[in-house]
Amino acid sequence: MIARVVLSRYSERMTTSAHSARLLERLSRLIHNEAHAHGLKPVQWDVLRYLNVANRYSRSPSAVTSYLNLTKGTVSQTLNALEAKGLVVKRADATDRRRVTLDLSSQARTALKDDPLLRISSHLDALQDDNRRGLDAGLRELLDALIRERKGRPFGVCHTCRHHRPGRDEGQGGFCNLLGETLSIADGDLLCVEHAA
Amino acid sequence: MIARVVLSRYSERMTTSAHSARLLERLSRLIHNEAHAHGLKPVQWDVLRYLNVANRYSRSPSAVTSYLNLTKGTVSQTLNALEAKGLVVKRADATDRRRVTLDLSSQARTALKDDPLLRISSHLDALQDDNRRGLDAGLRELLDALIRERKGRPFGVCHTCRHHRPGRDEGQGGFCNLLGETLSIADGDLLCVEHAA
DNA sequence: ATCATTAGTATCGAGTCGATACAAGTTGGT
DNA sequence: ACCAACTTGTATCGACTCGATACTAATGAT
Repeated sequence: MIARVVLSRYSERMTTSAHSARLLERLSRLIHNEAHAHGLKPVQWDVLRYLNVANRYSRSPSAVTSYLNLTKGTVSQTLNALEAKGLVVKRADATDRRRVTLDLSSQARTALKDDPLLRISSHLDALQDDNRRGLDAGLRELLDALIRERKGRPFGVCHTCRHHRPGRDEGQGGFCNLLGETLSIADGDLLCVEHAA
Repeated sequence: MIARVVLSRYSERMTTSAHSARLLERLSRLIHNEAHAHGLKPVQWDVLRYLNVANRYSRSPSAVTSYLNLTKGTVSQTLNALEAKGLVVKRADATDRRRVTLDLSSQARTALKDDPLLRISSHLDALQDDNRRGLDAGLRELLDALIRERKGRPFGVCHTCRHHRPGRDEGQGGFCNLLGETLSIADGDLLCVEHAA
């Protein structure tokens, strides 16, 4: 009875979910710390990674802003830093002159081969099979819930997109109804800002 | 065949583990962004949370340094900021005068009730049961692997510690062989720097 | 043509964070 | 008792983060 009372303060807080949150927090911190490699900052790595897997319509400052849930100002500054380091190239858009398209330089692609996040990937490979699957499913469900909550964009690939119409053959890319453009197979594997379930 | 060649560039990178890593990265970024509530910075929240669940032997700058995997300087600075905000109180140690013990103020405990990480916890509760369990197990296995890799301390609770000798009754706390001290039940639920499997 | 919206930039201030250098207390060997 | 090695923590620097605010310029809607 006394034990119950003394424990209550803790058991109240230590539900399973709070426990997972703690793991997530600590892991998050480790990932953040890891991301200082090559003289880059965590956000700079995040931007490089995003640009590396985003399709041509989605490599803009505003898309980066939305993906990383930052302010325009922060993204603008970060992009300037990356441009100064020669990792990102800005390109003006012909049709809409407010727009800027971002491209990775070859140096950036080289740097990404030493991406510190790959060290974490390698540990994921070593996980027990069921744990790895559970982790993936849990992460996805959690992330989706959080993104929905703050009305962010999901940023998925074409296969799972409402606007996508698949090609006739296996060897074909498909078509995007929203943008009215034909897609190569490679395009279909890249992230898109306009993705909708 | 052509499809294979075109895809190879992507499938090379897009193994399941890289995919999970991507989820983890984005989630990590969301957690980081969330942690600007109450005019505090992400690290400051991390420190408050740690101090809130660390036992008396573990509430020192060096333990914080080890838990968050930061440098002494960063932690020192952060603690000064928290002290200036009236959230943390430093206390000199009588036996070892190099040591500083950290305590949370009542304001800090109040602030922790609005911990932005709780918003994420609540989403964890809403997860499907098997996904939640899988997430927890996967996170723990991954975190343990990473901590082992960088030779960090695990920071567990007494129940699972090599140095712990349980009390006779349910209502008793136990004893720590390492520190040579009796533990209350409450103590046994707090994180310890000296934890060893 | 006007006016709201959207894309992006510029600047500020408090804070992060690794690096380096340092002060002070403790411990172990002789 | 002494001294070197180690540990705990602080101080300072510089590049960068990041929200806030204010701004420019292009586009779009009525």
